[in-house]
Amino acid sequence: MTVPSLPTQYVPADVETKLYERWVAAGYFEADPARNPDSPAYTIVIPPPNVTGSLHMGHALDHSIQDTLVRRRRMQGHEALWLPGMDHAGIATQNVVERELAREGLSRHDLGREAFLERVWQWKGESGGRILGQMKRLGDSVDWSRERFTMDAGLSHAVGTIFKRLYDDGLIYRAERIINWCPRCLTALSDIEVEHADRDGELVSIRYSDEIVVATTRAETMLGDTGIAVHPDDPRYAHLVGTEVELPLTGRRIPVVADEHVDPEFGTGAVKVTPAHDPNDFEIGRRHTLESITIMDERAVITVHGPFQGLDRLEARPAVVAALREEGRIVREIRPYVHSVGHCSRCRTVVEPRVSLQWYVKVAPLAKAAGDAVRDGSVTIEPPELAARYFAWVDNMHDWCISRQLWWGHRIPVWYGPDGEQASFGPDEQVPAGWTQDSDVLDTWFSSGLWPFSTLGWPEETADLKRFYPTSVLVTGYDILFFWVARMMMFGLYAMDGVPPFKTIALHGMVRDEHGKKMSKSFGNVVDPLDWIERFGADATRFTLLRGANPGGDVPVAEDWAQGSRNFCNKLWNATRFAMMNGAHVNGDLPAAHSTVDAWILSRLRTVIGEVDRHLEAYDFAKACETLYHFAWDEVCDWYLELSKVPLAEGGAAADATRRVLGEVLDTVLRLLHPMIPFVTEELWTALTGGQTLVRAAWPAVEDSWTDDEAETVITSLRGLVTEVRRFRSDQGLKPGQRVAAALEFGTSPLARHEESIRSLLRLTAPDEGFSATASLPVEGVVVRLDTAGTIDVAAERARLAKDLTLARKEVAQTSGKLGNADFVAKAPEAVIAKNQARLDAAHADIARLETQLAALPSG
RNA sequence: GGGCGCAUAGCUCAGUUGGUUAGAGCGCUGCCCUUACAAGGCAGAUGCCGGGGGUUCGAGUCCCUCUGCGCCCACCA
Repeated sequence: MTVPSLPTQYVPADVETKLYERWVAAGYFEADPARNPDSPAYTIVIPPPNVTGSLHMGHALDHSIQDTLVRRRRMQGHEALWLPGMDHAGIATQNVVERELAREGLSRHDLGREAFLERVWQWKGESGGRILGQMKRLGDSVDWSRERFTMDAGLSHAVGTIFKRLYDDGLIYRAERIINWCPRCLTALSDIEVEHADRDGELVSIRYSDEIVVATTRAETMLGDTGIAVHPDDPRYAHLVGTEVELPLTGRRIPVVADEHVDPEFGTGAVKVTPAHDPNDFEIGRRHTLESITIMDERAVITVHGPFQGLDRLEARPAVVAALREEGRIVREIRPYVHSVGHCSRCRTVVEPRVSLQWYVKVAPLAKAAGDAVRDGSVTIEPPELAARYFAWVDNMHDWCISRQLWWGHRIPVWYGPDGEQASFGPDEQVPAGWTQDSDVLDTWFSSGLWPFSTLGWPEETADLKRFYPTSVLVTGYDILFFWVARMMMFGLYAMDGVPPFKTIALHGMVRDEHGKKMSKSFGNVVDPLDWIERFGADATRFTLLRGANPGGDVPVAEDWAQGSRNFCNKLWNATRFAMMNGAHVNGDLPAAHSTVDAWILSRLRTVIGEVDRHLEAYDFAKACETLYHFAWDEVCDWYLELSKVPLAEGGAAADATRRVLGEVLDTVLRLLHPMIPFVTEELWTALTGGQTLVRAAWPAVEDSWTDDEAETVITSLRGLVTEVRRFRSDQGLKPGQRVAAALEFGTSPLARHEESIRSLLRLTAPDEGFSATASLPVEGVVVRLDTAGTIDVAAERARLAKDLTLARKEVAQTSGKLGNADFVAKAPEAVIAKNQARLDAAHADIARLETQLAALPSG
């Protein structure tokens, strides 16, 4: 890129793909366990997106954060590995392929297990993993040579290995229990795969006998009732406990039992008990050895009692109510009732509790370790407030149902012998002839729970595993803290002898729309990151997300924000363009005796480097972005570049020094921004410095020698003066470009050395022969006399000065009152008192100045 | 039912251990194509910091309370 070829606008499409391909080809993102043995490793494993997924804003946020962390560490010389991959996503993927089959009029059963699985693999090869290509558009600096998939041979081996180990340790067992069942997906679900939502329903009161009335929202389940429960201490029913009543419609006789679970305050204090179709009732039934009658099949179609047989549960509900009404069993009216209903998190179908035989992980010991690792500080959660949620979960975890009645997934490595034997075999073990494998597969989260080490080669002691485990930080949304994070903690600690899978868990929020609303298809407020990448560039998309990523907070995004980020990239582009047009460079040492302006910007730069470091270490991406945004735009572009025009025009040594410092400042700013916005910074940096790549360039160090308080004071004062005079010009209707003759009286002010810059910034010309000051502005210790070549708006200026005067007087009154307060003086810290004293002095000075100015205004 | 959090400018959000003049982005008003950038420059306006009470010399910040939201957990027939 040569100077003349730099267009005036940054066009992301011209550089992004080109640069990404170059980075990958050069192997910049590839980690090597043998390289840099003395520098620390820095590892992040990507939360594996579903193979069915495509990039949405949530990924874009998650990845922008991880890329920022990894790219910075890489620049700091760490051996950085960001490992990519995908999850096979059991139910989700199987559903996709089944839908595809349905269009051909087929079901998976038509194909059979083996052919179906072949079909899924085929789908994966052709249509799956679209998201990987989209990650490249975002600029993710992942190590593609280490891409993994949860169904890879290696990862499947890890699944088999750990299953067998858990099985042998007695931490996996099979049991018949009541579980959440999705009648559409036809599989068991774990507790967290069920989402509860309030739904309008009806509470139906049914008279089971003259003395017992029960209420239910699921009337059809009464067909499976095998008991009635009352509280043991409830006097209303004490005499009935142990007796039997006839169950309406069925003619069956069912016992009345006493159970602590029943709340005597609720309803009539009597509960119908359906052990086969309600978790509470299941427990009650177990305690009182009640019969369990399953009344529905796996599709939730009624299988018992003639008249209702073949009806779907939702059809059976009103049918049962109608039949009961006919028998005169319905008490009074049916009440509308809002209650919480569980839905399958995959397909939204209402979940049906169902008794079945499933595999479980006994979580108590594993969850204990997972909690302790955070409690004892070996793993930290960012932001710390979210640790409470983590504890609430791991400390109260139920055993985890891991079997799914699906075909796509890791088949449970348990075999059954011809004589009813049961055994688990590891992946390298020989299964005896004639034994058949369990037909269920494992919950998708089982294999993703191994992700931080299965991807590195576990159980083999690979070089990668040694070098890159434990990982440094896990970055993910707080929404899958339970689904995924807790599981990785449990498995990591278990498999890796107590070494947790990551040192830090950095949680971020959800991406929301510009009004803070959740993005959803039905609401129509979903923003596609790829659309933004097309229109504003990957950098602008990333910057927008990072800028909104306050620790732990949700991230609202809107097109305006993205435009602002795009504009920022363009600003950097033009600042660099200006610098290059003026010969800025990075060669050689910084000039020893640089100007006050140069000293000021370097001093500020030093502070900014420190602040950016601090914010990034704290996972405060919003503040890191904000700091750089304002420094680059407000200070470098609006002031430093403008101020540098004077020495650059002057030429000679002054220009030489400025060219070098200008190069240094931009070089450093581009380095600092590179982790967040890699493309535009790379393009500009290589052009400006002639360097190879920013990807592996050094991260800026804080240069204490750059600190120069005096220069900062002088330039702050200069800015104050310029702003004040500009304000006057603006108020007086003087056009920005209009030259105005002025005489400057500096007295002893250090700003005297900057007269030329001041005149340049303010478009002030030297007083000529006919000079006649029409306004006099004393500001920052300098008196600026302006010849406005006409009358000024005295009334406007007087009003303005009067307003300022009022404010200053109010300030004096307030501050002196405060300082006159004995309590305040006695109790407030010295610094606060000194600050107030300074404010008082300043207010007094303002009053004097404003009075002088008012007096100096021409009358009329 | 339990737990957590939020309420600050038109919108979305910052605001360290209480310190007196509460900030940002976008939006808004006026002027300007000033030779890096109009995706720009300069100047400017805008807040009973949800209501009430308390602690304190001092409260957006701490305590209590009310109101209105949001989220998570839960075996609410």
